[in-house]
Order: sequence, then C-alpha cells, then structure tokens
Amino acid sequence: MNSKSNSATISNVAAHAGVSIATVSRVLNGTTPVQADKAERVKRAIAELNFVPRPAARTLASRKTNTIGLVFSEIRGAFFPHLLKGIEAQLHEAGYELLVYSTHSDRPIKRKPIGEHNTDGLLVFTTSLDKEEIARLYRINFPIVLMHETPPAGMDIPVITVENKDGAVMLVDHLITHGRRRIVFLRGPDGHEDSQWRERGYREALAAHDIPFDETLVSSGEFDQETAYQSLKKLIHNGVDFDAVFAGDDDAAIGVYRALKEANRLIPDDVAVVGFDDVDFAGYISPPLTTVRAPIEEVGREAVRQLLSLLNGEQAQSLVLKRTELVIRESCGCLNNS
Amino acid sequence: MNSKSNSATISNVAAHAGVSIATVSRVLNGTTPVQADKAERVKRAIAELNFVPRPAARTLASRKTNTIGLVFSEIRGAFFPHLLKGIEAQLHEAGYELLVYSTHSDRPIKRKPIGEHNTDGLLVFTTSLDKEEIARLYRINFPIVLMHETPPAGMDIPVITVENKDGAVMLVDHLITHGRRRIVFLRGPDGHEDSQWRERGYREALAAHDIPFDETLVSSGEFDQETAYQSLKKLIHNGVDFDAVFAGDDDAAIGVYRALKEANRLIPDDVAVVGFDDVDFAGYISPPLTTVRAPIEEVGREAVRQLLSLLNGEQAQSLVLKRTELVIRESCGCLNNS
DNA sequence: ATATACTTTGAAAACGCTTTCAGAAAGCGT
DNA sequence: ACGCTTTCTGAAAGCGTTTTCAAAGTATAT
Repeated sequence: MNSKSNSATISNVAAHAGVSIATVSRVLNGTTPVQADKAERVKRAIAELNFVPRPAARTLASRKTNTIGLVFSEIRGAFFPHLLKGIEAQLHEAGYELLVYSTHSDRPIKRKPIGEHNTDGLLVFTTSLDKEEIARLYRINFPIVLMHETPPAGMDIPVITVENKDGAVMLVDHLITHGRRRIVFLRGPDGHEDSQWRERGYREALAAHDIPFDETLVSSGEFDQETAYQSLKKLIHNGVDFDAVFAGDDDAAIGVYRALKEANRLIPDDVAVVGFDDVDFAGYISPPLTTVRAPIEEVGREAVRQLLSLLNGEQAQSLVLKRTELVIRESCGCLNNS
Repeated sequence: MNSKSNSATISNVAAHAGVSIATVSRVLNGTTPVQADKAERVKRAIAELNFVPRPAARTLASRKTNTIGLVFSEIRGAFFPHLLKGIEAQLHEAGYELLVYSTHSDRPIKRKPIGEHNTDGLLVFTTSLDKEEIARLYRINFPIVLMHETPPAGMDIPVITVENKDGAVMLVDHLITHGRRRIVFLRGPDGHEDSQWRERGYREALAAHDIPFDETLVSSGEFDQETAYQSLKKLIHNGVDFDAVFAGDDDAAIGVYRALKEANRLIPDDVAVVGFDDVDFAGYISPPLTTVRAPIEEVGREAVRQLLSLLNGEQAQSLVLKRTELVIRESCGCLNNS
C-alpha cells in the first residue's frame, strides 16, 4: 500500500557519500567533529537522496523518544485550547513532538498507553492520572510535571499552577469593598485543587472583613453551567438571602446568570456575580463578567520549561505559581456604585 | 537518570516462560496460534515481569507506528476543542496514539516534522499543510484525510467538511423571509474554503429571492472579532445602508455586536445579526446569537473513521458532508416579527 | 504402516539507527 | 627524525521487536 519502505536509509547516504554510516550519523547529530569536505559530501548526499532518519530507529538505538506526552481528563471548552497552545508552541520550539492523551473516566484501561516507553516525559493536567501511576513514574525516576495539582506526599514533582487563592481573595474582597456581605460560593468538582484554593481565598477574604463564614451560602457548582444553574435555583427557592455570587469559574457563572434572570433578579443591581478564569466569552456576555484572569497559556509554557529542565538533568523548580489578575467588568456593579 | 533501561524485554519474558522470543511475540500479537499451556506461561511471565513491548522496537520491525498525526494551523478558541475531542475519542477507541502538530505561519521549517516516518496517517485541518506537501504524501501513497479543505486537483483524498453552503442559505433565507433585504456579508480569511462556500450560499439565497448581489455589502471579517469590528465600523461610517449582517462566523459576530452597540444600532430591531458555527458562547451573549450549528466534533470522528479505513486498506469515501442546522435565537429578530 | 498435510515452534535475519572501541592520520615538541 | 597527543574515522555491536524459514511434531488419508 504505502511506500514508506522505499525511502533512503543511512547506509544509502553513507554509500552515496563514500563514508561510513557512523560518519553520517555524526554529521546528523553533530556529536563528533567531521572533516569539512566529508561533512559537505554527506550533506549533499542527504539532500539528494531526500534522506530523513527514522525516528523509531533513533529511539531504539538512543533510548530517547524525542516526544513528550500531555495527559488530561477533560477538554474544558474555554480553558483547554489556551493550555494546549502554550504547550505546543514551547515544545516545538525545543524540537520535541507532542503526544496527546485524554483519560476519560469511562475508559477502563489498566496499563496507561502513555508513559516511559513512548515519551521522554509527561505533562499531567489536574487529576488525569491517578496517584498510583504518578507514584510509579516517580519511582522509576521518569520526568513529570504536574499542572494544577500537587503531587502525592513526599514526592518532589514540579507543579505549575495559578494563584487561585489570591485571585479568589481579590474577587471576594472587591465584592465586600463594594458593599456586598452575603456572598454565595459555588464549589468546583470534588478533589479539584483549583476549587479548594478558591474556597480558601473566599474564606480568608470574609475573615479579613470580619464576616462570618456561612455554610448555607456554599453550594455545588462543579465548574459547570448546568450544575450551577440548578444550585442557584435551589438557593433562591429556599429563600436564602444573598447579594452576590462567586461562581467558582466562568462556566458556572453562565448558569448563575440564567438562574438569576429567570428569577428576575438584576445583575449587578440585585446580585453581583463574579467568575474565575476570564475565558473568551467572559467579556461578551451580558452584563460583561467580572472575573480573574488566569494566565493559562503561560502555565502551559512554564510546564514545558520545567519539564525540559528535568530532561536536561537540571534541577526544576518544585512550584511555580502564576499570578492572577482581577478583571473588573460590569457584573460586579462597582462601575456604578463606586 | 531515569531507569527505563532496566525494565523487562521480550527475551526476559521468553526465558522466564521457557519459550522462544518468537513465541512470545506471537501471543503478544495473536498472529499465529500457540499451544494453550505455553500461551498461559507466557502471559503469566508477562504479568510477573511487568513487561511492556517497546513501541520503537515494534515500529522499527513492523514498519507501523500505530500513531496518527493531527496537523492544524490555528487553535481557534471555540472551534478547536470540539474537533480535538472527536478525534481523540475515536482514535483511542481504535488503539491509535495521537501526535499533534500546529503549523504556525511564523515557523520556517522545511521538512515537516510530522509525516511518513512518525505516523501511519495524517489528519489535516484546513490549510495547515501546503499543496506541495500534500501532493508529496499523496504520491508516496501515504494515508491522509482532509478536514474543511478540498484536495489539489486530481488527487483522490478523502475530505470531511460541513454543509457550509446549505447553512449559509438557511441563514440568509431566514433573514430575507423575515423582511431583511440589505444583508452585509463578512468574508473569512482568503483561501478558506468554509468562507468560500458560505459566500456561495449567501449569493444563492439572495438570487432565490431576486435580490441583486451588491458588492458594497461585502467586506472582510477574517473569522476574527477585531477585523469584523473594524469592517463594520467602516461600513457604518461610509453610510452604507443595511438591515442585517451575516458575520461569516460567530467570532466575527462578536465584533459586529460591538460595532453596532457603539453606533447605537439595536440588535435585532435596527440590524439583525447571524453568525456561523454555534460556538459555546453563542447562546450567552446578548442578544443570544442566531447561527448555524456545525457538528465539528462529528467531523473529527468521521475523519478518523475514514483514515482508519484507509489504514486498513479499505476504500474511503472521497467526500463526507456533515449536515448543519439552523439555531434560531434572538439576534435575528424573528422571535418578535413573525 | 506410510506418505501427505497441517500445526507449532525456534533460530536467525532483518528493521535503521547510535555508540563504543580501536586504529589511522595528523599535529607537536624535541 | 621520533615519540606522544589529539583528531577523525570505520567496523561492529547493540537497541527490542517482528517475521521468514525450515524443522519437528501431529493428525489425516491411503
């Protein structure tokens, strides 16, 4: 069928240039100096024969795959493309290939199809890889970098994430400063670290203003529009009193908007709403959403940088926290009140 | 550093099970029947030694990489994740790996780093690979499937795309039916086939209602928010008379919204606006955008299916057109008028 | 029994590179 | 000129599989 088989190999090049294959390999990789004229002949032969070294053969001989793997569990609409973009760009600059794998919950595979034998290192997003697999890779000294998740206790694996807590503090503090006191918080998925940190920020901001934490104001948002919608609807139905909502993330904020509109509560006049992430649509919904910008593309780039350090045998930073930034738009109401 | 090197190989397994490596290979791949008891011993040995065959060695020996490549040029925010999701899911179901490569315009590489030697086949999105490279791959009989782009003349390469023209016709026809006559069209990027077909649909719909095509109503949108904003601003500034805008795609529609709001023209009362794609935010901007749903995840899945056919030596369909679907929301104004 | 045809099996040859090792060539100091 | 480094270079040994080939073992048909 396809004729990959007939293309030139290193021996063809060697023969054509009148040198040994070792020499060809050397000009190919620049591992050892080669006489100028021979190098020239080899280069010409490579060009004429249109020779491209087979990655598989290289990998087998050198034990390096020259590719790194990206593992993630969900392609969250607005979030993921930015992460991928950062990773892709930074990685290809360094000459590595990118193998992508998504571990959907419904895929009951034992052996992970991505790991030591087909990559030189792994980029792991949130909880896409279970603790045991991470531990196993760590034990065999396989380079990994985690994004938005801390490693299991005792393992020194680099982590890149954003200032979730700071972001949440800024948001909630902003709301309080502008007169809101009863602020609903919608939690993200269980075990999601981003959510845990955001809740911590929420609590700290309240405490800083001497507002007692009120469990009835906390509900489940799951970083998901529909869940947030249902949760808020229930709060309203139960007659819970609140004048603001920190939705957990921007997706959930959409659900909050819907519930509020249905209940004829005005945003921001009756209820201020804030999200998290500053996804693409945040500025275009109505009213434009006040949120926190998470530099997710930069998280991707940084993760690659750290992984490359590891691959080069250098020391990597064990934790890189990317700054978040408050983006004030209209849903918090401060543009009118203040 | 890392100890991939010390893990079990096929010979270890063979020794442990008391058979030859050929036999191990056979139970591994099921290529030839093996006596039940021996097979059992081999399986146990594999489990005990925790043996995983090295992909590189397999590839070298069998000349199959068991991975396919995805080439694209841009990670369009709202569009791309769905495509990737479809591809990823379908591909891993079939046991293939996914290698991802983005050909940014500013990357001046000669040899494409993705192709015959590191993949068994390629999925190509729009114009991410130039004609020559496609022609070269076609010539060596390398399996490719194109998404949203027709192959160069004379090459029978499968194409998966959506009913762009039909979608555009539905959209424009809908506008006309509801009384709009002077409809602006914002073109996508030069050479982008989606855009060309949408324009064709735009023209056909006009013709069907005996509305003459008016070049002054056509401008450049580039499927980009900012460009669309600028173009529309200029149209307004030039005093061009129009009562509707077909923005080319949803991203451009955002720019149109902005320009219109700035000019104090009401959507849909003064100007109806429609987009294309039905990206995630389309239902949440204000007013909610009337658009056409493009089943992009399904395009990804279908592309994989066709590529797998090719890989299995079967005949693939040369063209698969996925149906588009009109999604009527509020920006077209029909919910009030009709 | 005997010739004939399957089944199973292992030895060994690829697959296309990198890398080690030792030797040849060249440069240098005396 | 003569050793002693220092550079280059090629032969050959892997890397870990798949696959071909022929032999050995079994069953079937005469």
